[in-house]
Amino acid sequence: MNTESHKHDRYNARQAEARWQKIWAERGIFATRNDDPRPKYYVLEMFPYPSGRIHMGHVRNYTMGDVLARYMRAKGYNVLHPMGWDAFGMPAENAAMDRKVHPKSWTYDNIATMKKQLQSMGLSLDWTREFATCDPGYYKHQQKMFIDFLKAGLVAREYRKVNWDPVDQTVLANEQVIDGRGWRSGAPVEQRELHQWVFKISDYSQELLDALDRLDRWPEKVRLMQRNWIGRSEGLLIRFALDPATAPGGQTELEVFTTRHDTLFGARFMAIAPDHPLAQAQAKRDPRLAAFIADCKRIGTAQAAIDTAEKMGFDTGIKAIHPFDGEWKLPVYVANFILMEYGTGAIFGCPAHDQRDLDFANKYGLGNTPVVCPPGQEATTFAITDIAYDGDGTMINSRFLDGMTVAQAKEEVARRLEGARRPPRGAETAPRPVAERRINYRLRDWGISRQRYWGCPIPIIHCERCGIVPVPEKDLPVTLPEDVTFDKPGNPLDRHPTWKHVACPQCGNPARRETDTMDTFVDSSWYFARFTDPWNEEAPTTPAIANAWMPVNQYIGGIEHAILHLLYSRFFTRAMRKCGHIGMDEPFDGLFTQGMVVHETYRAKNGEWVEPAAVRIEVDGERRRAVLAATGEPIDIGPIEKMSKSKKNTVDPDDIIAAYGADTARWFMLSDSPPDRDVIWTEEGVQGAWRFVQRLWRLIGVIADIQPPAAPPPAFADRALAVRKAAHRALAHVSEDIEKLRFNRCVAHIYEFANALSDAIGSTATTVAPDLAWALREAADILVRLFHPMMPHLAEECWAALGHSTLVAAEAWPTLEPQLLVEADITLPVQVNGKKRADVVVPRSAPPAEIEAAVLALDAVKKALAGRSPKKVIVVPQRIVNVVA
RNA sequence: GCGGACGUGGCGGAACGGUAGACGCAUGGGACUUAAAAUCCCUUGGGAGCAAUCCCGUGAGGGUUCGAAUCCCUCCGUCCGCACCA
Repeated sequence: MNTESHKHDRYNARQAEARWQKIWAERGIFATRNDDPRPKYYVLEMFPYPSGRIHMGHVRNYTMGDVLARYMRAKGYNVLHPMGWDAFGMPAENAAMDRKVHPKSWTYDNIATMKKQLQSMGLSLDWTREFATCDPGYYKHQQKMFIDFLKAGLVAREYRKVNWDPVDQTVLANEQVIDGRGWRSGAPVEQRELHQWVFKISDYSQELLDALDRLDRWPEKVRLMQRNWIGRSEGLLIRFALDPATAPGGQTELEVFTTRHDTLFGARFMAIAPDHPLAQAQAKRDPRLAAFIADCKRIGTAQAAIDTAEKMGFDTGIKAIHPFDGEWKLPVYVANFILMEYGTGAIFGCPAHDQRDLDFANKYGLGNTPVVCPPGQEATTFAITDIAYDGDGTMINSRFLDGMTVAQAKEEVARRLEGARRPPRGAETAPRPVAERRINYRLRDWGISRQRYWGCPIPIIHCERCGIVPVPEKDLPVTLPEDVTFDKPGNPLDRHPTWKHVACPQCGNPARRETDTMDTFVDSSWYFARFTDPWNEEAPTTPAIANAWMPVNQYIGGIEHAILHLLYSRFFTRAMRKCGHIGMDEPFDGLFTQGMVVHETYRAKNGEWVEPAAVRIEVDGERRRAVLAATGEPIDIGPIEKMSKSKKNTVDPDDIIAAYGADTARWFMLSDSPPDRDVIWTEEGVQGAWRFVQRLWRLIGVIADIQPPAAPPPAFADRALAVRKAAHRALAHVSEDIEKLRFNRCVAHIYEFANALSDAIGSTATTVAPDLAWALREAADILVRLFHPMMPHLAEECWAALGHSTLVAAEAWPTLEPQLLVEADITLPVQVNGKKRADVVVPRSAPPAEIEAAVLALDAVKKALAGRSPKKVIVVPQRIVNVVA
């Protein structure tokens, strides 16, 4: 190569990236050995669903993980950075129905495509550990663990409500219910109860709650969301007697759970869930109630739909008797907003102090009695109309509770009702207390049954004689039959002619396979453990190896998984521990939730969405307008939204990588926006990143041409020292920013460093003083290693241009010389009454009195004080001085 | 509806309770070029002033503090989750 030529060449990303990816793969430098003695570091990004092609959200997620993985490798850790596929799920079946492709081939084809795309990003992944959750070699172990959990008492069967499409005769997911109707049939959905398998996550409610306090490397917001989701509440279970003259036969009492027993004298009504046994019993003798209950079931099962539906009630005619007054009778309503799944499925309504109860009472003319008087309000005049009062105060209108605080009243009610007795019922022998203190959790057991084909079969056989029989371990995995059809809705496993018919493993009589498959959240609840030894064919994990790698040091994924996936994984890890598959409770030591990739939307005059690739943006002065690139037709620029196929505001990573290279895409994904916030994809931003790639290449080329002295010079003059300081300052900042996952600041510091180097070179021709030449070479070596985690291909190319024969991917992180960060003098801003008026330069170690004297001597301060003496001078060491006039 | 977050120049954003606007993008001006592209240099929150400098500014309104983008209260707006989307 001609010595002068390369710095004038443009950096050819496409050619260089393919070359380095090949070299990395050939040398296997990202394959991680389990027997490596160095300290471990496990970095994991949430594995993708193989939907077809990767999107920019994947690029962002996997780039962040890759930066950390490459950095930790350079810091001397044995890094585990694997990748796999969350491959079961509904879209494969939808594709089968829409396009007549088999879910299996659709899924594996997608995996092949997406793997190629991920590889073109230059991620430092250990592909030797790759698996898909739809591999029988993976789900075999999941079936084994299902049976382990069953034996350990962690699995149960329960009746659960599902969305039922009466036309398609199939179960619908919540997302398949649109405005209460089935997405394909358009028929109004019904709630239907099915006998389903559940994991007993609620056994761990308290433990999952308590352990959140120790997850100090998780975002506080995620811990808070999980806390609220688990929803621990301390309250009272109260048994209201029913007026025998009004209750259906056999019904003598109604149990309610409440946390507001202090408001018992404000009760105006009782409300029970439509599927409460008392409601069902009454419906048998009241057809109008039966019709009302049927109406309630048309809302579907989604919580948001139930909560936002209009509150409706039906007076059953049944009366409940107030526990403190045998003459006080409360009407019992069936109400559509009461859930059988929470508490006892029944409440007493206190309209004055609960907004939902108030809305309900106002609608049905039930009135309200305020029983808690807010501080500053007069008990005789305090009244409630539209806004319930749920704060603290003094008890009023409450007989023996009057004058107490809310807390005292709760205690008094609990004490009295605990001591009162109800006669025994049925087989009971002893009288029972009217109320008992209870701790209730909102968290429900995890329903895992799905009436679908493309999921992990539940390894159970139903035998009329033996009942529920687990599939023997030697018969695992229970694999999915491949000869299935998707020409009609419903579960192909259920209508398969032979698959479900088997002999009972215990008695040998004809029996039936379970045709439900598992929720795909099960698949993703232990994949992180499987990555530690995916080669073990005998067991889900090799505990010694899993325990050495786990927990994941840094887990990175979307905030949308803040509750379900992460909570299920925390439960599953505990369940695996109980069954001996792993030795810890918490799977993820550090968690980071990254933001989405969003883009402007474009709409043609005819209302159709237009993809960004077809749009040309024209800027004239301050104004931006969009036209259709092909025809020049004007296009409306719409709001910036999450990239989605429906609005066509997506950008294909393949196109970006082909045009600019992976490094440019990676760099832009890390620039500007803080990683936990949304990032806006813009063409200008990508071009800026691409220009910086070229600029770094030129900068390194210039420095590579400067011949440094063989030995470090004995002393550095100002210019050389400034270069060294800039380099080590950047090193300190970038290291800290990567460790704290503040990639946007990391990018800014690299820009600053590159700017400083450009300035230092300035107009310098070929002759450079030896000290500066040495400093520039040191700085270039540091710079390349600093940006390597973000732009690994460019870094390799630059590293080679600087004359190194090693791979920068295998190089150690530069060593910081801390003395270069210390300045002798510091500049402190000087405020007068909180407004900045001047700067003062003082020695770093100057005592406060000396700083104060220097500040008061400043012209700007004298002028601001106008001859008066200051009231106070506040000196904050190393930061600021404020003069209070 | 319930739970959680976010809101700073033309734009993305920076700022242990301590100089508001680092860094990038865009804009305007200039250099180089026959020209364009690329590159390099300068400018850029608003207002007043020849200038030094001053005033106003972090969604809105209050509060705490010597000092608030940051802490507290109320309100407005946007986004995420709500148990069968992954």
